Amino acid sequence: MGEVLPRAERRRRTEGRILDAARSLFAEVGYERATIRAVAGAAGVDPALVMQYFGSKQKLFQQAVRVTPADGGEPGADEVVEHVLGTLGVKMGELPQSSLAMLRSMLTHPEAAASARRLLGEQIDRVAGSLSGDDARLRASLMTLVMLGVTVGHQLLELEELRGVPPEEVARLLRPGLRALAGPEAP
Amino acid sequence: MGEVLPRAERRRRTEGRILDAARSLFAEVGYERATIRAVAGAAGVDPALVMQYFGSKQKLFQQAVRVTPADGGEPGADEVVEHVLGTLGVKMGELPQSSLAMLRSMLTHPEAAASARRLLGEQIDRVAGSLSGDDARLRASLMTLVMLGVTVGHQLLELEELRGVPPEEVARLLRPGLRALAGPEAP
DNA sequence: TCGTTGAGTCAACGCCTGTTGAGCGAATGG
DNA sequence: CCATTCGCTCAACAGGCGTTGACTCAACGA
Repeated sequence: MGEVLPRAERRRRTEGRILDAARSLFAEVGYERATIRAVAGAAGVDPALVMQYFGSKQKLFQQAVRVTPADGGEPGADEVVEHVLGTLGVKMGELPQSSLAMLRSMLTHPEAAASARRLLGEQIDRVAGSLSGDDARLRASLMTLVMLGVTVGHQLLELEELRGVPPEEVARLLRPGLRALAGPEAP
Repeated sequence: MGEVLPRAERRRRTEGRILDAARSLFAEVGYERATIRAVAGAAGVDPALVMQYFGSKQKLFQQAVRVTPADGGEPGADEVVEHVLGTLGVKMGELPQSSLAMLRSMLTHPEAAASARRLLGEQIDRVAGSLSGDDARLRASLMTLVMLGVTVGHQLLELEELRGVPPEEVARLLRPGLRALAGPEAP
């Protein structure tokens, strides 16, 4: 039953299991409460191995929340709104564990905060690029923060008011407000 | 110089100093990183005294984030929007330390999460009460979460994009979107 | 086949945490 | 004035944490 694997492959898989366990735990309970021992336990491995592979808890966290920049689309005038709706979590079940891990710790762990600022900054840049006006950047920030608030309430706080609400409905309700923030450029 | 105070008064003041120190630290670094030793140090007091007065770190936190329910206004049809704008932090420098302490830890500390859910729930109830339609509660939730997102971005993450922006401007930009969420009842 | 590599474990370290109990000394009240 | 209360400190405990070094043993390469 248990197949015998070559060393390299075995290593890869174990490292992957540790990383998955780390992502789950960081996403569920945040940086401080996710202990290396718990991560190791969830991955079926000795705590010392986690250290040997990743060097420190800090570096493990960095690896766990490292996110593929993905995206890169240059959205038109006001598909920005759709872009914003799609990006930060209104496709609501779909946020990757790595993002949740980062968001969960962003208020209490300095490095997670830095990551969050960087990620939100990039998102703001993208949105602001499709807006015009001298307060474009401010409006882009608010659009992004609107999505952040909804995401936090839904995914992290798990407010019962949002449980089971179809993403399209939330998107439908949010759209007019986001359009208003996007500005008067579209006819 | 140092005036000699009666025992009761001395006790009251020390307790107050501890509570203030606790609020500051909880607000700055969150529940886990705010150690009893650090709180005691900031209050100029022995750690054991904190325990003696408050029983446990948990109870100290409860006291520190206990918020006077205040408010209670029954706003009319669409002053709801103004109410929402005023309540959760667009009077942006003005959020009390106790609220910041709760918000800072709400994603990582179970009890802070519970407090946050309760507080947001009450806010949602108030807002939903002034709305109509069968999705009133959902719309009220989104209005509240919009404000939460902006507050988190501004007060907790301290995004540079919002630094020094006058509250009225944020309110002005947010208003149309919130109005849209409040619904079509006002002419 | 045999020495070497490297995946994985074990037991321990030092540190910091929340929490406790004994004690000191000044304000209190009869 | 004396016994008592009580604000406050000191020193220590037990437990959990990140981290480390020595070790085991199966896969590897020549």
